[in-house]
Amino acid sequence: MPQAQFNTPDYADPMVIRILDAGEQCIHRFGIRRTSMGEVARVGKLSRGSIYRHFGDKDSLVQGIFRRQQELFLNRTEAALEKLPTLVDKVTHAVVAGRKDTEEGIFASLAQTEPETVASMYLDPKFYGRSVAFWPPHIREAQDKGEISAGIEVSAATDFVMRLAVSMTLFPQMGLELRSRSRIRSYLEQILLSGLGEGH
Amino acid sequence: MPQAQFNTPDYADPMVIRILDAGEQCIHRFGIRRTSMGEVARVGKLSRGSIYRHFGDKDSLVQGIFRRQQELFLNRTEAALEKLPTLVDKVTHAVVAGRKDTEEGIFASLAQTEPETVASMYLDPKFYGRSVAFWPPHIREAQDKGEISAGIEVSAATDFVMRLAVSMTLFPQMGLELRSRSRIRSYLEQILLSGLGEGH
DNA sequence: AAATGAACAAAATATGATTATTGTTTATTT
DNA sequence: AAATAAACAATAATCATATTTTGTTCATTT
Repeated sequence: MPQAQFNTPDYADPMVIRILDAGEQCIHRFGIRRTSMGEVARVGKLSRGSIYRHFGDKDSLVQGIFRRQQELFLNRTEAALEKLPTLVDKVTHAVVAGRKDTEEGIFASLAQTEPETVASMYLDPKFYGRSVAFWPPHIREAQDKGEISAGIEVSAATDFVMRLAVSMTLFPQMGLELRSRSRIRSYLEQILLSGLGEGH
Repeated sequence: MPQAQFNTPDYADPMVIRILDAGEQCIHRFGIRRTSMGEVARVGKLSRGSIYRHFGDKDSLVQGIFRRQQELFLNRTEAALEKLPTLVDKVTHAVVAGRKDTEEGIFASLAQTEPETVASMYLDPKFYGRSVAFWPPHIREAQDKGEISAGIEVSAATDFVMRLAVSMTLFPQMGLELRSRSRIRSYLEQILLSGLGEGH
């Protein structure tokens, strides 16, 4: 008989929330390796069995924690982008917010104890799957408004925006020093709208 | 008394070559962790003391091996780029060659045994320092030929070219499937010369 | 119905003794 | 002069074993 598949945990379920909160707290404090299911249960004041009911194994739990983290990030970002007028402003925000997240969020504390794990995550293409699906509406909107060319395929534009955003988040410095929001914005304005060609 | 500083090994010195060749062979076969200085000495048919004379410690030896690897790559790339007419062709070549190197070179075999080490290297900004210094002449040449705008600062253009090259090497797929040389080239032609704006 | 707690074998991890490697030094050889 | 070989303490890897943790099951509780 086909039981629970564990593939899509319900982030609204109070039990799931309790588990993820506890797990997140543990990872934040001890890292993934030194976090046991028993410890998560203790911190969340629940039974180990409940965790295994909602997440098939430790790996799924860890994955669930990071997926929720990313989902919350994308939701926050989405909300912020709605208020921004141009694609340049949106990508600028994504970069600034992305950096803040990597520097202050759960990744930052994990990087202290398990830098190789974090590095592997950042280089895993799957890590960016959700973010890729995030951009097409914004690309189309920018095309409709005439900010960018209507002749470019949405998938190509998405790819480019993602590459810029990921690159600028992972590497604040790659020849140029791009620290402040204003510098990031003016850099993106040139690069995103005209590449290395003449401005319009 | 100030002795040898170990900071810049002479890649022309036959002894240095023997050490690096042996070390490279060992890393290729066993990975960094399972390579001992004694083994390198045995493979290179030389004494452990000689290795310590030329490289202060194991870490310096490993660094020396990767630095030479990168230097050879840059030399090969430089030679190939001289024959290419446009910046687009040059970046295309750099991406294709870079991928080949990461998929077939010493990094590929290392990734089998120590993926976290490789991941950490790829995310280390220092790893790209030499490559950054590589592009400015090509940028200026493209400006002189009128391929790209003369109004853009060389450092900004270098930064952009580096971001594209690194991103496309590390992530063959980031929304778009960019496998073949021709697809990479046409993508770069659009992105590099016009960004998301209209072509000229 | 879902959560709990206890029990369990299998797998992973910590522990401590043992062995190998590192990095230094020194005398000797090329 | 540089390379070698051997000796050495300090550090790190290894391995067998004790301990913990995992993932599963099931009777009991909420």
